[in-house]
Amino acid sequence: MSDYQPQQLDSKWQQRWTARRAFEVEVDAARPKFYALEMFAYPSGHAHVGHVRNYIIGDVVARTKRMRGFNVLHPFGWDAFGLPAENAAIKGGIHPETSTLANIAHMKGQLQRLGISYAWEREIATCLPEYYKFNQWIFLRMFERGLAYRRRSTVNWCPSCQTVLANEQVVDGACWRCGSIITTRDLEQWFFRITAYADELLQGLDTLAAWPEKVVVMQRNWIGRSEGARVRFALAASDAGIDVFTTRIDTIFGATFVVLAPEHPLVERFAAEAPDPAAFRARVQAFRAQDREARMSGKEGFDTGRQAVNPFTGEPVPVWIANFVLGEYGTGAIMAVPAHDERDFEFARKYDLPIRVVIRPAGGAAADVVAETGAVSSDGVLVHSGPYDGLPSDQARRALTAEVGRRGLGEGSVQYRLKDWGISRQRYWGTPIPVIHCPTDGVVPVPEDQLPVELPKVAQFTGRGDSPLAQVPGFVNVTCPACGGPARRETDTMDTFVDSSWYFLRFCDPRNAALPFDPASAAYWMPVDFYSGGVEHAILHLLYSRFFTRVLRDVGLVTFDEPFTRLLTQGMVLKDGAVMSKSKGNVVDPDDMLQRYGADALRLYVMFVAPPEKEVEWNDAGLDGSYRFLARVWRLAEHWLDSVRHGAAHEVPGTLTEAERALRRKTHDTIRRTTIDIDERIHLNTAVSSLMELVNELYAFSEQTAIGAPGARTADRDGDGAAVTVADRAETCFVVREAIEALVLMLSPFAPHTAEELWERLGHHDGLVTAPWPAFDADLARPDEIVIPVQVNGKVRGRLTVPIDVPDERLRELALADPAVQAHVAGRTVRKVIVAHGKLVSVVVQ
RNA sequence: GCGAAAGUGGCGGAACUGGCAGACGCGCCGGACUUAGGAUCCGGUAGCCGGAAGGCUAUGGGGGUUCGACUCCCCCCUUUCGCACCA
Repeated sequence: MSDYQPQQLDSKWQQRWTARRAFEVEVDAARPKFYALEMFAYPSGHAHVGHVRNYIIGDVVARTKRMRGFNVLHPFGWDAFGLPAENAAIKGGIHPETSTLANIAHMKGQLQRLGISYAWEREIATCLPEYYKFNQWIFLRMFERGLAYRRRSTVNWCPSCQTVLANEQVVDGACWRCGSIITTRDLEQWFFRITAYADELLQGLDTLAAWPEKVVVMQRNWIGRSEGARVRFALAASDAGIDVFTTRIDTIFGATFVVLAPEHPLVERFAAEAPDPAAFRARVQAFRAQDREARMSGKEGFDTGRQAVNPFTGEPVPVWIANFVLGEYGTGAIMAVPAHDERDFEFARKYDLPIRVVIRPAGGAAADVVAETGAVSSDGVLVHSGPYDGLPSDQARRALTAEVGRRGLGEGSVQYRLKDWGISRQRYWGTPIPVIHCPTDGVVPVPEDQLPVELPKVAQFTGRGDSPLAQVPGFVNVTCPACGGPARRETDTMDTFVDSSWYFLRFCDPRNAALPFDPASAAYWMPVDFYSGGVEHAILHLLYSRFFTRVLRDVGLVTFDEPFTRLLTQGMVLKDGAVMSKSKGNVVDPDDMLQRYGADALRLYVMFVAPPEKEVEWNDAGLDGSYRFLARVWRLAEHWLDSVRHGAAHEVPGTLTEAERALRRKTHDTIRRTTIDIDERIHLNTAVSSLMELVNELYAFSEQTAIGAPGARTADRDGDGAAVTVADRAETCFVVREAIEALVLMLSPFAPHTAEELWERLGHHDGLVTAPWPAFDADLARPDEIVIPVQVNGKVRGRLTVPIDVPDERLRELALADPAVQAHVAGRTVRKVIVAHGKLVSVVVQ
């Protein structure tokens, strides 16, 4: 018998898998495919156990699916562009390419040492020209379709990262990466017109049944669809008007003023016409300079002195400018209905503007309630609304919107919170945007045959706010592809989220030099069947990927809408109550664990400690437990090795003992539970505990046999001093073989190195990567006797051991006859007896 | 403030569609084997009362529905997450 020495097994089997190309796959139309994917990694340098947890989850799923007969694509790659590498270059002088490639090499080694079953031949890195060429290719397709466009706009600017951020990358007014407070700048920027797909992205959410509800809700809120109406308020003494957007046109008779955002286009005109334009502009500028926090802290505004006309009451209403109205949403102007909107109410109170009640809420007071304490924003029935009095809000909205249309003042309108995605970044380490600016031809796309536009080697990284590419004359100075005259190359690079918006498609055909991927390959592999990663990507990456998939569908490369069928958001691994991070100094390095325990104990522990979605606190003692379990399995298999080898692979004719039948039952029930837990529910922790139960059962069974249990004193029962190595009964050998082989097979997704070694020692020489997953027989899994608890008035008073198929009527008789039950029933009236079929009997007495 | 999810032994966590609460593991206690054991094997382990049989109380707190509630409904507390002037 040999000892369990996991570290040796790790390298032995990792080498074999590579030599056998065990995880490499090709399209095979004859077999069902399964695409398992974990979000690819930013090559920061070291993977900690928090990252690694996700890869293990995906690996358990991928390995199980392989054994269940699927052609499994399980690739990995690197989200290799990005700011940290460039910042490191500014600080330490190491070129981003050098540091990134070194980090990739190191992290790849870490993942390989964990035995993650990746198809490494399909590895991609987004910083390589063969990959980012197709970012540029897709950009050109979007440009042709008007989905990539350029405009000057006020953008989020991170003063620390020295670059623009998309709205999705601003979290609580701060940079998602470094946490600096965001300022704004006016810049010429490239945008992707994601809003063109807003409705489709919203409706598609309904089809994502296997996504966490939380993520679906977050995306729905982010898209933020609002149905309402655009209504024009005429300006008194002017031919101009103010368009407002409202979702509550039913309250329009209560609109007592109009408010413009400081950014509204009319503001400058009002300023110019004001008695003191300089003072006017100063007040507006004060609002515009306010950051988000200041705007949030209190509503402020001033009266422009201008009047607009409420199109329904015909009354003049004052026009204000205020800090709480957003320039970039709706029309940048609102009609204020203080009686029925909290924000308008607060503002009206502060500046003593009129409040007029026009809605009586359902079930509200009969008399008109003057809003004293706050706005009433619920729907109700219209009052003080002329001919619309008495209409419920929803009907009034339809009627008023129709009337607005008839009078040419506006129309029904749908607004989204979602804005177009700004993708220009003033940094070096990203994909060059493939356009050329020509003095005569304007913006000219780089011709496709000139792709990729390669990143030039830049030696100096200064960290100044303009793109480092602008400092490279050989890159900037080009001839115009249209007219041949001197022109200037675009020097901004793309947001790295562009890279990650389609990488899952590239894995289908990663070496294609002509297209991002072959449509036929994508048609076979896509969509991703199981996708796992951090919930922090609930909006950014997952929304962009859904957008890109639709664009590529419209380009004709794919035929489906949604890229990810099933999504799992894995919980983080905490240490000392905090997320692991280098700066906190609380990272657990997987390599340390590998040296001490081997890959399998780490893998098993991480899967066993909690359900995959849940956050966990790292605990070394738990890892000890997993190691002990694997060593226990090892001893068990070694102990029974000869018997298993002698055992029949298929059922033997002899009659089984009760213990043997019980073991078979446990084996088949364990297969049933484990299969459902891994394959359907993704409850990997309970799958492991089922396997532990089977091992415990095997130890108990072993004790009762001639050869005894491993490690126990009961071995050598016949006392002749010679070790007994093979069970005396063929039936015993068969049931033990069945149990141990099933155990090793089902353990293999979690502990592949240990399982492979045991599988080989048990006499199998083809490896178990594609060994068939054990099948269970439902009849064998079912016990022939069950214990039925009997309750009297809700408390368990007795237990009946009965055949599994006992009729309900018989169960009822047995329950009432049971002495323990009788003791609680005697002398009282039985009012009711409920038999829950096969589960329990409930007796109600008085 | 709005919205969502979650609160179960000393700890991590089980409990499928309402049916024996605490599977499995950690920790702890005891036993066996041992020169030794931090190895291994076996047993015990929610709390309280009891010598035992057994009983009572328990899934954040309080109500409710039900023969029966960790599970469903209402109110409250706590924690976590998301959104936060989107008209």
